[in-house]
Amino acid sequence: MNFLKAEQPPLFKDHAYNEIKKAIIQHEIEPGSMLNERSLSESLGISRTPLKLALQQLELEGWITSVPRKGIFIKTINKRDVDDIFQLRKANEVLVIELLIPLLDNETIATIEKVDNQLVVHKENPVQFVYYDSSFHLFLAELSQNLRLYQLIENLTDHFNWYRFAALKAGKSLDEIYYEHTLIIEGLKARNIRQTTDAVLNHIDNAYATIIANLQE
Amino acid sequence: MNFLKAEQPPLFKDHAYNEIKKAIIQHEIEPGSMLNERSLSESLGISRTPLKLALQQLELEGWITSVPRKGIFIKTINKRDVDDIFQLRKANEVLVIELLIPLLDNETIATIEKVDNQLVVHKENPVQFVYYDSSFHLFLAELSQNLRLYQLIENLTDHFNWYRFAALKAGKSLDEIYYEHTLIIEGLKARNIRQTTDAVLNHIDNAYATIIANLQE
DNA sequence: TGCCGGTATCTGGTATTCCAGATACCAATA
DNA sequence: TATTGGTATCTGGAATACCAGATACCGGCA
Repeated sequence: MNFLKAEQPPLFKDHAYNEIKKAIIQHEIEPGSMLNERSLSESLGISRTPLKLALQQLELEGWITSVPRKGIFIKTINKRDVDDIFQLRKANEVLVIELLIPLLDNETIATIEKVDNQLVVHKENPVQFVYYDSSFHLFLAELSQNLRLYQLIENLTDHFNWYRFAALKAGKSLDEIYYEHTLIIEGLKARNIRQTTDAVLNHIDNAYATIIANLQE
Repeated sequence: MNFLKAEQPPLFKDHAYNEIKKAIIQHEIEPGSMLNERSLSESLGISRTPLKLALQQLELEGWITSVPRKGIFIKTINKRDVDDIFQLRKANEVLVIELLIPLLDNETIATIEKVDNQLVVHKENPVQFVYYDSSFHLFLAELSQNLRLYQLIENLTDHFNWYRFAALKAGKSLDEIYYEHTLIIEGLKARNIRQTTDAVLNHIDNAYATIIANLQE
């Protein structure tokens, strides 16, 4: 008898977490700038208690650094972190493919293509485009049936988008993402782990090159 | 002039986090049992505010589940989670080796062997033995120079130890860990990625088999 | 003019209070 | 006896109050 089950009211900490993270990723908050619990809680309309929980999660995930009695600082983007993230992303997206391919059926592949087609629709809006590109990768991760792997990929993707929006702000154009996705899907259709992982790694390497090129200017 | 810099006093939330996590891993708190913020804060001698921060970190890391207005529940151990953790661990320990080998010099290898020798000294004490086995893997992760990878391995290792202590409680003996480490070190000495990753994967697979065998009883 | 020290004020950390949802129990009733 | 409904009492969520460390500012003094 749970067709009437009431939805849990969203917790303030989750709302604050999502809002702040979005603002960081989209560079509405400058890297390196300082936040302040009291004014933040005011502008979000909540008290410091749930805000502290949100901030702690952001710190654990590597978005901010909290220095007791000094302040809360948005992390800066540097090559060391970008490298770390991309090394992890490559290894774990390869794991996604390895887990995924034995589970594939034709219907699932059709769904993957459908998710990918969202990209074309939004290619005129860079922000939307980036998010739909991410959802393609997240969907593959979800299909791997490993929840912790999914959460890891989600975190890595968020950071990746943060870097990418920095490049977008600098006026860089989007790369050949759509074509690269097509190569990945071809590999999946062939149920060929080697072919698919090569396509994924190439896709990630190209994105890395774009981000690093922008970083060094 | 920072040789006189005062150490930051440890934060209550970190202390609470460490204490509770240790109690969970060593099975002083039963999987599936319920915790209570008020009595926990009393027994730790702190207020609920820093405790909430500790509990949230534990939840994000997969140790507990917090249900609003119901309670806080220690996660149970099931095959699905064990599988997820081991899939991640294998992929990422392989990444550690790939990053590590190009950075190796003879002195570093000597240090690795020294860390591994701690194992023999403590082979009569299973709890100490498990922790020294972990420190071997964590040391390799640290040498990979990728901070996020290190943190990931640390989390996976903690969960691994949780599973392993469950087997220890059930009276299982420790496996051939020391010999398997020797094979890993041999691979490192040869600077051979394939040989070393094979040794690491074999090491992890053996541990997996032990844990799963115990789980199914 | 430049340095030194005290104080006002900023910061996050911690404790406490209040609130509402969930639940268990018990008494009243059919 | 079985069921229902109200209440006491659990739970965690959120707001507020208070504390101490860190800092910046400003006035006095060399």
